[in-house]
Amino acid sequence: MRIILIYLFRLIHYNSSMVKNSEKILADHNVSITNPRVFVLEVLLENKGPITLDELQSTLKNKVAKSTLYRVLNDLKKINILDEFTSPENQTVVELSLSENDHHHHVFCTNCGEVEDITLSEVFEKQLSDEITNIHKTSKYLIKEHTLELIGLCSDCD
Amino acid sequence: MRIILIYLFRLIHYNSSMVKNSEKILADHNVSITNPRVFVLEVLLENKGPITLDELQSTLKNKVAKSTLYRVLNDLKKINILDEFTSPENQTVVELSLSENDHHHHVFCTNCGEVEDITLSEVFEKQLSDEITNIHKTSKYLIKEHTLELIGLCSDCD
DNA sequence: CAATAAATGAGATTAAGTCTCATTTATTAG
DNA sequence: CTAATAAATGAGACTTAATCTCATTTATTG
Repeated sequence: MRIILIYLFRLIHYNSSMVKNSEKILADHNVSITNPRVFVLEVLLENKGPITLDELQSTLKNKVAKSTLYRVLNDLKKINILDEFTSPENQTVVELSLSENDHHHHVFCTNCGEVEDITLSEVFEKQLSDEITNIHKTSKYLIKEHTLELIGLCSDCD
Repeated sequence: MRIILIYLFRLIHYNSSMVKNSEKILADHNVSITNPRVFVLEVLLENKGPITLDELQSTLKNKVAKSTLYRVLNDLKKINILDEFTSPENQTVVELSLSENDHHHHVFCTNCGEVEDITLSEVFEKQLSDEITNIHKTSKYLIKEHTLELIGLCSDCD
C-alpha cells in the first residue's frame, strides 16, 4: 500500500512538473496556456530534437485538431521557439529551439527519413564563420544565418 | 541589304546552335527530343544557376502545359541533370547540374527570394570534408552528401 | 455573473504537384 | 509513303499539405 502511494505521488509529481514546464514556456512568452498548446509542447519537449510533422500529427491524433496543430505550431514560430525546415525528401520537420546558444546542424537518413541534430566542432564552426566573412567580401551578400545539411545513412540503415 | 542578310544568318546560326545544345543534352541521355523538353532546357540553360519554379512557370506560360512542365522536370531529375531543393521561404528551386565537378552551395536572400550559387574556397571544402570524416567516427552516420545554405541579404536588398 | 475576447474543432478552401485520358507527335514495319 | 504502334502532350480532374471560416467552447475581464 505504501509503495502504491509513493508511486502515485511520484506520478503526480512528475506529471505536474512536466505540465509546469510547458506552461512556464508559454507564460514566459505571454501566450495563454491552453490544452492544445500544452499537448503540442509536451510532445516536442519529450522528443528532444527534430520531429517530422507526420510523426507529430499521429502522436497527437484525437487530442488536437489538425487546424489547431498548425495554428499552435505557428504560434510557437511567432514567439521564436520553433524551427521549421524541409528534409531532402520534402518532409516538413519541426524542432524546439528554446535557448539561443544551441547552434547545431542536421543529419538526414535518406533511407528511413530520420533527422537528428548534430553539433560540429568549435574549430570547424570557426573555420566556417571565417569562410562566411570572406564570402561577404567577395560576393556582396550579407550572411545572417547558415545551415549545413548532412545527408546519408543512419546506423540502422547503413 | 548585305548587313541584313548577315544579321539574319547570325540569328539563324545562333538559334540553331542553341537548339542543338539542348538537343544534344537530351540525345546524350537517350531522351527523345520534343518541343516542351527543348523549351524547358533552354530556359534552364539561359538562366545559368538556380531558378524558382514560379519564375520558370511564368517564363514558359502558354508554351508548356503545367502537367508537362512537371513531367519534363521529373525527366531531367531521372537522368540526373537537375537538382531540386526548397528555399528557407519554402519556394521550390531547380537548377541544372550538367557536370559532375561543379560542387557548390546556395545563398538565399530573405528579402527578395533570390537564390544564387556560391563556390567555397578549396581550403574550406577540405576542412568541411575533414569534419565530415570526424562525424562519421563519432555519430555512426555515413554521410554521402552535404549542402551548406547561407541565408542573408543580397546586394540589392542590403 | 454577464459581457467580451481568445482559442478550438470541424470541415471548406487553396494551391503545388500528380494523375487520367483523349489527342497529337514520333517511330517503326511493311 | 502508309498503317500500326508507342511515346509525349494538354487540359483538366484529383490528391494532399496547409490555411481559412465560422459556429461553439474556453478564458478573461469588469
